[in-house]
Amino acid sequence: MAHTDPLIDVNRLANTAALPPLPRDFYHRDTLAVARDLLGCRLVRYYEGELMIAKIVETEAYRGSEDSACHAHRRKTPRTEAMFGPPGHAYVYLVYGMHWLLNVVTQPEGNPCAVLIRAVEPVSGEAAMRALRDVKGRNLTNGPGKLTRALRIDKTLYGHDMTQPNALWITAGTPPDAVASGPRVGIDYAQPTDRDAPWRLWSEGNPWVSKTR
DNA sequence: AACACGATCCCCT
DNA sequence: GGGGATCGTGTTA
Repeated sequence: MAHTDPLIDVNRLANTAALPPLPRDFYHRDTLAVARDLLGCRLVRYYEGELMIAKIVETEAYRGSEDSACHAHRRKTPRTEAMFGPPGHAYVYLVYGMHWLLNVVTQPEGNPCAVLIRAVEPVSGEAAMRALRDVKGRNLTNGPGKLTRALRIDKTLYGHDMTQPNALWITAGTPPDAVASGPRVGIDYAQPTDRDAPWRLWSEGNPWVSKTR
């Protein structure tokens, strides 16, 4: 399907110079700072000739060995291996047998932290995002499992280097006017201090933010 | 057995 | 159109 969005010049897609990836140093920092600074940035997905762009509006920080909610808090396993690697790579995993969730690895190599992308707002290529299935309105991308489906993100992107303008990366955007925070979603198994930590961040007032349980 | 979730019910405004 | 229950699905520790 050819996109007709006037904001995107098809000729620029080949070199993607207009959408430079955030550099590795961006991710080589405190996880909560990265989670905050990713709000307003744009997730870029190039898949089968389609360019899809979506603004990040909700994130969660997962802070390694000291965070009992983090998958990597005990030891390295085949699943969590990517989190122990260098920052700027994708940590993608399956939950509940059917939903892929996208994280970006942060902090120096060996410190297994990541930021979960929980919700995005379509900016361009929305028709391609909707092509896969019939969903109404904001159900397209207002949750961590919904956005991966819309953007065709699955295990094939496990460990993918997101600092290169290829297949999946993040480019800078406009920070939100206000950032709100609260406890992370779906981590009842964590220690109380971790469970209650306000490490879920979102763009205040943005209607694409996920609905919590 | 539990899981960083979503779709589909049902019922209530 | 929204809150609550329920179940699907396959990987993980």
